[in-house]
Amino acid sequence: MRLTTKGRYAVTAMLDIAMHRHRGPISVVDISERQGISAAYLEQLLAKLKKQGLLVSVRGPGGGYQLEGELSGISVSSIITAVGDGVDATRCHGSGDCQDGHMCLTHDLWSDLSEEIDSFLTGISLADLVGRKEVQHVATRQDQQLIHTRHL
Amino acid sequence: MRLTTKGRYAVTAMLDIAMHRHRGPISVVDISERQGISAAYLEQLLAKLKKQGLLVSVRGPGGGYQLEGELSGISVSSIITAVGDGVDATRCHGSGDCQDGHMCLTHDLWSDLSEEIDSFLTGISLADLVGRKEVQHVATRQDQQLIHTRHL
DNA sequence: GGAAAAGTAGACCGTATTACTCGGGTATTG
DNA sequence: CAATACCCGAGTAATACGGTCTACTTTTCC
Repeated sequence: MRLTTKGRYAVTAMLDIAMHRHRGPISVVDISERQGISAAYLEQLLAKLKKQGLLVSVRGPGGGYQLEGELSGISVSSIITAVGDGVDATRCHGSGDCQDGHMCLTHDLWSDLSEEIDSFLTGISLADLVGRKEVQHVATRQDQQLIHTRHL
Repeated sequence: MRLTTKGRYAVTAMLDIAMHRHRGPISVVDISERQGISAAYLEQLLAKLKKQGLLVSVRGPGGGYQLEGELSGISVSSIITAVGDGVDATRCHGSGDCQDGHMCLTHDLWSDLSEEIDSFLTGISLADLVGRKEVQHVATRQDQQLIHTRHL
């Protein structure tokens, strides 16, 4: 399967936007500084998320990104696939022609695993994450940290 | 998480050895031809599996690799980790210092995911795979294929 | 004893991908 | 008009994956 920093960054960014959604549009720089992700790189990811309809953007001063739709309607799985990190664990991408046209010895195993992972990540929404105590804890620490470093 | 062809090859090779275990030691070339995996590359993987105690080797003519221990005692998870494809989905490898010494916003999510995947793969042993109808089906096809191509 | 079969070891390499940068845009606000 | 912030495409450094090549050593069997 293919879960890289790209997918992790995407989920982190989406969650960051979710945590600060009451502040209106969130700028790339804000997310970048809070989450410690390169701003230029983040832009690419957010662009993909927008293209997939998970975010909307507001241009100009005071602009930024906002979630499209309800927190509970956005699953972790949808975020990861939106930026191209597939959840698929098979080599043949599910087609079953892993070994010169035939199915390889372990095809079903990876197929089952893919399903397992996907159903797990589909079952977790931004709403779930936002509700977690640990997440709230980390978020407030990051907010404090940002205020602190900006006053230096 | 990091599931690449390396891990898939390793599981495939182990399963191949398991399916033919009654024939005594299985040579790298046999596995290579049946499973369509580069022999030289396979050797590296089998060496790691041996080093981790999942296989024993017999040198000389008629030699090859054999499973160490019971089929039911070898989990897919142990095979994958033995060749270096971790099941870990976190960036910090579980330590929790993902963001300059602190925990990142999504640490727990990846941690939970890792656990989910690991428990799934730990729950599947070679014995389970060997017992599957589809696997037996594919194995006999591969055996026929090998006999056929060797007589050309 | 020697040829052949088989594992052992490790350096090496091409390439694909990832993560990231850069340099310019364009829209919006005040 | 100037500052803010998104938009977009090209380029790049590092990594690691999949794989090769070479040169062994051990064991069996004739």
